[in-house]
Amino acid sequence: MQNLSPKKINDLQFKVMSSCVNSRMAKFKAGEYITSFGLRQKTLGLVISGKADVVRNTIEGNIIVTKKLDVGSIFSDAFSCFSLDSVYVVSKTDTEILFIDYPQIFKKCPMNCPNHSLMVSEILNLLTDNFVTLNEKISILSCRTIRGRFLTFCTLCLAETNQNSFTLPYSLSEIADYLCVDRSALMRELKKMEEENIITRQNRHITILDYPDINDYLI
Amino acid sequence: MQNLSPKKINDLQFKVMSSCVNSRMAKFKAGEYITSFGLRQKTLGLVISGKADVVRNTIEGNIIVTKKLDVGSIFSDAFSCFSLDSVYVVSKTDTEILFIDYPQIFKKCPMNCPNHSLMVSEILNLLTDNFVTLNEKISILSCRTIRGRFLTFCTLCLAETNQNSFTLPYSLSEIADYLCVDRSALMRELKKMEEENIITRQNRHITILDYPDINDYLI
DNA sequence: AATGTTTTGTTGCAATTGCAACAGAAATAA
DNA sequence: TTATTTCTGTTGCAATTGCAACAAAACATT
Repeated sequence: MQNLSPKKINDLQFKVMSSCVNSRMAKFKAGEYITSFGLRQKTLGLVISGKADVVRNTIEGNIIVTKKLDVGSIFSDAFSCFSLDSVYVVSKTDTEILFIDYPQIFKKCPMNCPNHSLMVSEILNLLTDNFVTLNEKISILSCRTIRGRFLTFCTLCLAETNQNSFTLPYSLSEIADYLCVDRSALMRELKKMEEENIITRQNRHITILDYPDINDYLI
Repeated sequence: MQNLSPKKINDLQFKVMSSCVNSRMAKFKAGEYITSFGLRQKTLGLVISGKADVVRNTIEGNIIVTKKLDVGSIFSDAFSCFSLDSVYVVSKTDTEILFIDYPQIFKKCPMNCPNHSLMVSEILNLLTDNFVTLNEKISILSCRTIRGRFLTFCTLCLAETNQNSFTLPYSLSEIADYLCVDRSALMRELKKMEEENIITRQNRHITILDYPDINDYLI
């Protein structure tokens, strides 16, 4: 859920492109499938602008969103699509992707270029962010009830503010998808939680009134 | 689900301990909480021997198993326990853990020790394995039904054999935990799938008879 | 051999949830 | 503006699932 500023991204982009690793920019229109067909080896995609979803087909026939990509997000064949062939990336808006030849990155720089080690450490940070995102998703999906999933999602959003209220970053439909629950069932559960004075809601603005030990789940 | 041979692990362990990074061995008894209290910085734990579970408390009050650790598995504060403070590691048997000071690894080796780059590339492989494991878990949890989750789990197991049958690596109780479903509900669903001639089962040995397009989900 | 513990198997019941279908509101495009 | 698409909201119904509780089997320990 953490985004990088455009400035930081441009900076990183510059470092990558002016360093010794193999990389390539590519543009995709909204709705297009994003692939790294240009580079043969395992590549890592860095979102320079736009939005995209990492989606997968479940064995049940549903299409679910694993991860929502924003400026600064990374994704990779090697990291996401390895064990199951039913994972792919779809652009939601026009996007620019910087593909980076991944195995090369961590090797010793043959040219001793000044940006190499800086780039490496920043990409490592992106990788750990990626781990965090996956773990957030697992935290959500590990809950058996819609209520648990939604409130877990809320704690993740709240961790970035320091209040007890926040604005949902996506539409309720998209959030239902992300939580892997039926949208109408989510609506029903939201109403229920309002009735039980656990939350209040005006459109996408949510306030957490009370939930047992919810503070234990905030950082 | 991929394990490394003891030989490979001993080899990696040797490389780590004889190289320039900060590391330390620790032993834990069955049932103990595994922590890296010795090292201040972000550390990465490598299982040298024994078994352990990465578990987390959900907001609903359930305890669920995120990942099952075996010889060669890695885990890390930085990668697992970042955003939620309710994640911890418990040993199932007596275990030996090699803690490695993580941010140091990818820096230039000040001693130019011969093992450094080999160690780095092997640890990177472990990291990608870790990504794969997390993604497997997400694939499972993204299914809304017990049937979908179980069959997804089966495809992951089958990917290692080249047959249509395999033996469940854990007890049914543990598998129910891993799939985040109720054990009795899993038993019920297994019986149902047998009745529908989707699978057969003798104890922990499962044979997949037929499921629409299940081959699409195998590598 | 006796004991305790974990695993497996079963069932009734209540609660949650997905699904389908519809309709109005809001946003976007033409 | 009008038209079109997406988003929000609601409901009935059926199916799945979790929960609780129990008992037998398998396994481990003393």
